[in-house]
Amino acid sequence: MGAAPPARAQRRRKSPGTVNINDIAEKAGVAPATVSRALNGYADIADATRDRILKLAEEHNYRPSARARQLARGRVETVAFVLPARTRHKADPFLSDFLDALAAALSEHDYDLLVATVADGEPETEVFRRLIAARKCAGFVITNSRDNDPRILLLQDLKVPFVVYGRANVPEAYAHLDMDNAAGIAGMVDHLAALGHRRFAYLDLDARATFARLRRRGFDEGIARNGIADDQVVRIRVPHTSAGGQKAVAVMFDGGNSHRPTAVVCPADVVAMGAIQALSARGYQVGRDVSVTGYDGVPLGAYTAPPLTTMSQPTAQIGRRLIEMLFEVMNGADPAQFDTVLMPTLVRRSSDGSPTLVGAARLHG
Amino acid sequence: MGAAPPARAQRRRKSPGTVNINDIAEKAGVAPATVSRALNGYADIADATRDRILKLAEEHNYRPSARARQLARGRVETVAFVLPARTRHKADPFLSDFLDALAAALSEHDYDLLVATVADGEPETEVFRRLIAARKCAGFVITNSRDNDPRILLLQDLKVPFVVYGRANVPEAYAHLDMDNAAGIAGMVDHLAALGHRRFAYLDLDARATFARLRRRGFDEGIARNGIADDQVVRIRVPHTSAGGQKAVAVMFDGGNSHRPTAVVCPADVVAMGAIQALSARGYQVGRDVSVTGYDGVPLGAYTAPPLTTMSQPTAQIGRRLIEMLFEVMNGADPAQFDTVLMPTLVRRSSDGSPTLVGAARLHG
DNA sequence: AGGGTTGGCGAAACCGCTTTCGCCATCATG
DNA sequence: CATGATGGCGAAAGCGGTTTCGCCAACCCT
Repeated sequence: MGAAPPARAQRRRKSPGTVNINDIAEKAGVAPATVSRALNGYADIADATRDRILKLAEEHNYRPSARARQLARGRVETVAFVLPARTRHKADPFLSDFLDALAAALSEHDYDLLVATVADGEPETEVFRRLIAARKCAGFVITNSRDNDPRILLLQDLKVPFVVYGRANVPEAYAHLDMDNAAGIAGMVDHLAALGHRRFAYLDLDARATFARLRRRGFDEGIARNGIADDQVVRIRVPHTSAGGQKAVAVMFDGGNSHRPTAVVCPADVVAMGAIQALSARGYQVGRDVSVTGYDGVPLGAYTAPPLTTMSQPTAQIGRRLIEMLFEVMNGADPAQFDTVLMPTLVRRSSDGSPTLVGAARLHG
Repeated sequence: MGAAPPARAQRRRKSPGTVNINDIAEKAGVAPATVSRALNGYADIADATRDRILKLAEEHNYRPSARARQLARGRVETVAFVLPARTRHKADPFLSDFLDALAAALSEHDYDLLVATVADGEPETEVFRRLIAARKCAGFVITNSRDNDPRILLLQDLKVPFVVYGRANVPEAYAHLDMDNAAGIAGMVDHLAALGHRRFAYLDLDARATFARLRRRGFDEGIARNGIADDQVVRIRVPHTSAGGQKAVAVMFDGGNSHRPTAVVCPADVVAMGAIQALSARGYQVGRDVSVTGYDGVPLGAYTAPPLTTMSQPTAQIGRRLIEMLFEVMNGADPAQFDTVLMPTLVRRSSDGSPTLVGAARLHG
């Protein structure tokens, strides 16, 4: 007798309780391929068949397994965000909104957001390597970039799509988005000038930082385009701290300096908060006697006395735009063409106002 | 002639540039199955073979595709966290640390963290349904739970593993972890009493919130166990906002009320910050003339003037423990057995101190 | 030396889907 | 009424792994 074909590996793991495409196909009396096509909106399916399948899928609450589908399609519909290492133990209030925006934008494309961390002592790039090797994501969003950022270098080397929020000074161009620092501060000057201010102070920061230079430039532009006489503005360089703001106030308001500014423009909220504190301590009523503005939109600013008027980053918009860019890059666009700049928005609270008519009122003593 | 077997569907999509298990197998001169076993640490592989394979994998930076692996294993090594809808447009500083902790704990098990959002107008549970149906995750972490939380009800119904941070009052028991609100506030009262305080104020919150009731109870316990006379304590109900704290101060300190408290216990940092602001505005030196304490440990608290003494949640620990619990539940443990309570820790900054001997010094005017 | 073990590994069957081919009715056309 | 064109759908080959079986050679005994 012909030897029966050897009984090969037999019983295999079957499906547990979940329904799969075969179940649906069977119930619909069609082949799995048909179900797939129906669900994916292919044209060559009879309407009746499609409806029947759609109805069954609905009834059984069936959705194709993301894993299987992506495997079959050879795609990975996930984008990763690796929490910056320094974030740890340093709550970042922006992050929740930012992640929310990313996830929302991604889900419109039916993509998912994977959030990872770097383990203690592990090099940051290791996480990226792992995620890529295991094909866990198709691209990355990067924040807190620094010059010659190793993450950027790695991803460029591996040719993995990514976008970054901020700038980084690396040899090869990459897709990124940043706030328009200059325009932001200039806009603040416009705002103050519109309120009637003519005597300004600017608390400049360490010029080695790119953003500091840009903001300073914006201030100068604002002053110029509002026709403020240059002898009406004083620029003081201070450290990027609350104490910096206090010190500047001491310098400007303690001496017999008769030309006190009516508006103190600070390129950072912390600095502004220091200034407000120092001004209040000297009996000035901030927002009336003198205006103080910040930059960044830190949430804390809403709780100072008075609450700080500042320029804030439109977090949601940033996230959305980043994802748009990422998709273009993933679709083969040249990353170099993306260097979006977004305008920060004025958050007006109570630390600014029209200048008092003749000099600042002194309430001290 | 025997009809040649019909040439069926032929050329298929092949691998692009990435290496897969077959590549490694080929280079190692073994079957893919062997590579799989070697990589997964099975015992029945000759050491020589294993080493060879491991070395090749290393060289080619090969890692099994997470998608394929999970498909084959019938497992999903991902846990989802759906950002609470109300988070949107309301920066939550906890979240970054919390997510970091979750991701870190998960990665120790080689699991990933998926972060999703609920689209505008979409019912929150829809997101859960989608994630589950598409088999995108094996379990959930839930925060901001409320009574009869629909998410909890849904997951219980679908028998999907989950853990929740907080409480929710639903019919069936579920795994959760919460801070010991009562003990936390009571501990704060202990602290203040130890400093010498005998006249207290408590800014109670809306009693419909469970946590508010628990904190209130803790306050009462603290008062009782420290032998504070009940006529020495005033309880005011305020909204859960900064303004709430300010209002309470106005009520207590503006009238001719002679029995001013020396310690103002607030069950939330925001409220405390409002109180501090209002007190400062009235010329009191908070931390000396009157002590104000908060609860929550929001990072903002470190920047108020004076910095806020508060009770803080050990975020990292919470995340870690939640994941531990989740894994036990996913492994079949009865969720009902998990109701961990964690003690918050006192973060002493400068808004508290020994009470001034006779009443609060008035500096106003 | 022959038979029973055992260690190491390959074959093949999935996991749950997608997609290429091509078959088979139908239908319009000449 | 034969013929070519479609439309609708099924078969089968992957995607990249894992895992069950069972083969085979080397080893261990007696």
